[in-house]
Amino acid sequence: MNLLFALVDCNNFYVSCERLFRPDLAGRPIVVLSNNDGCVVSRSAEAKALGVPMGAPWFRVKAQFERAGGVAFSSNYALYADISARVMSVLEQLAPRVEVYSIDEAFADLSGIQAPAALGAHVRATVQRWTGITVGVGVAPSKTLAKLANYAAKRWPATGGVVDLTCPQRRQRLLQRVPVDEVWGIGLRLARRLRGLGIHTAGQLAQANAKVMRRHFSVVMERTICELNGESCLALHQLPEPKRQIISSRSFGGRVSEWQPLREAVSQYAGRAAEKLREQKQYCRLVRVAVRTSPFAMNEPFYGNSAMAELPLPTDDSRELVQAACHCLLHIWRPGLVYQKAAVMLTDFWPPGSFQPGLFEVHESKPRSRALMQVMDRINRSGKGRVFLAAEGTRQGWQMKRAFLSPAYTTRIGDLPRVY
DNA sequence: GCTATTATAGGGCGTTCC
DNA sequence: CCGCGGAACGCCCTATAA
Repeated sequence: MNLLFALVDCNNFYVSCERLFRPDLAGRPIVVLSNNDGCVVSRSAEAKALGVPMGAPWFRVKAQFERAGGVAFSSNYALYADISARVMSVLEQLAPRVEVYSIDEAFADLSGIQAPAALGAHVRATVQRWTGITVGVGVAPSKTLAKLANYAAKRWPATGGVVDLTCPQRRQRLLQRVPVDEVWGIGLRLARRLRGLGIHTAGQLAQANAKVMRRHFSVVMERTICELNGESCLALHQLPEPKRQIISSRSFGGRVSEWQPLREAVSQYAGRAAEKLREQKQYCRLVRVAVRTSPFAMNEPFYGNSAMAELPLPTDDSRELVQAACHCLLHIWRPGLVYQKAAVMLTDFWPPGSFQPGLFEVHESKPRSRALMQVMDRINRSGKGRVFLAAEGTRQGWQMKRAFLSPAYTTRIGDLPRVY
């Protein structure tokens, strides 16, 4: 049976989520900013028309954007995650096998479906009606081509938001028109190198010799070329792979120089990473902490460093992980610098009960650790308040900026939208 | 004066083991 | 006992994506 994939992608997802609850903003340019209100990460069509680039630092575009009547929002992940879950649950009702690929995208396996384009249109209309979110649908015999079909569905409104590339002639026509950097897996650097070889379009890349290109680039490039020719190399993964790495990384709302606030921030990040680790039902043995000053401050020297600690036994206890993280920080903190960002990384994961300690090693895990962590997690999930380790401090002047945060309309009872 | 976060794959290279 | 060569692994870096 011939394989067939669909890629369903939400249009301007974060902006669309904000718009659901602000119909008064129809027609206005809207952007959503990254953490710390740093960069533009989602733009409405009006904001794109104003020429606001993706990833633009907010402080650079702010004045002009607001003069043009634009409205900015801070990232509201509680809202986006909830809307995303609703969209995905609609997809799972309409398609037999779905892979949630990111917060705003999903692949579906449509192999054996009689009228895939009609199903695509049905999915689009249903998601629109049930969630208010507009999606584009691309259908093709490989994931990379489905991505490309989705690009076409968004790029050309005449498609009605659904493009089916099952027909090889249609596929060829599209490939010739799409610049090579729009191909999934081809970023800035690879596109530059490809153009150096005279490859400017997706069609030209599809015609390159896969084996030769593997030698010049990598196995990823080889697969991309095969996929562009309709030969599926990337399977649908319905079940997410267990994570192999957990990172909690954040820029500070203000600059941090002193040991104490830096230690508190790193403690909070380690505590958050530990929570994520417990969600995954994993234990970890390696903790790495990284700090850096701003790479953009030309008048200060740049400093960036990281240190790693190995725990005697894999753990998921916040107290042990925070302690290990602070131990790392001690080795890399230098006085007299202005830090901009810190990160805590957990790696070397072990499923419960799988770790075999050395025969003569005697290491006790903390008593009642399990019960304590469960209580902490339960309280913090209840929405009634938050408990945390004192190591995080209570002043928290480094907390991230979110000046334009919208209410948690769908996840906090006090923030429910009111209709008068 | 303000420039995001999180995750993965793969390559290169040095070390260790056999 | 020594050296060679390949496998396996650790570590760091690059590239990519959303």
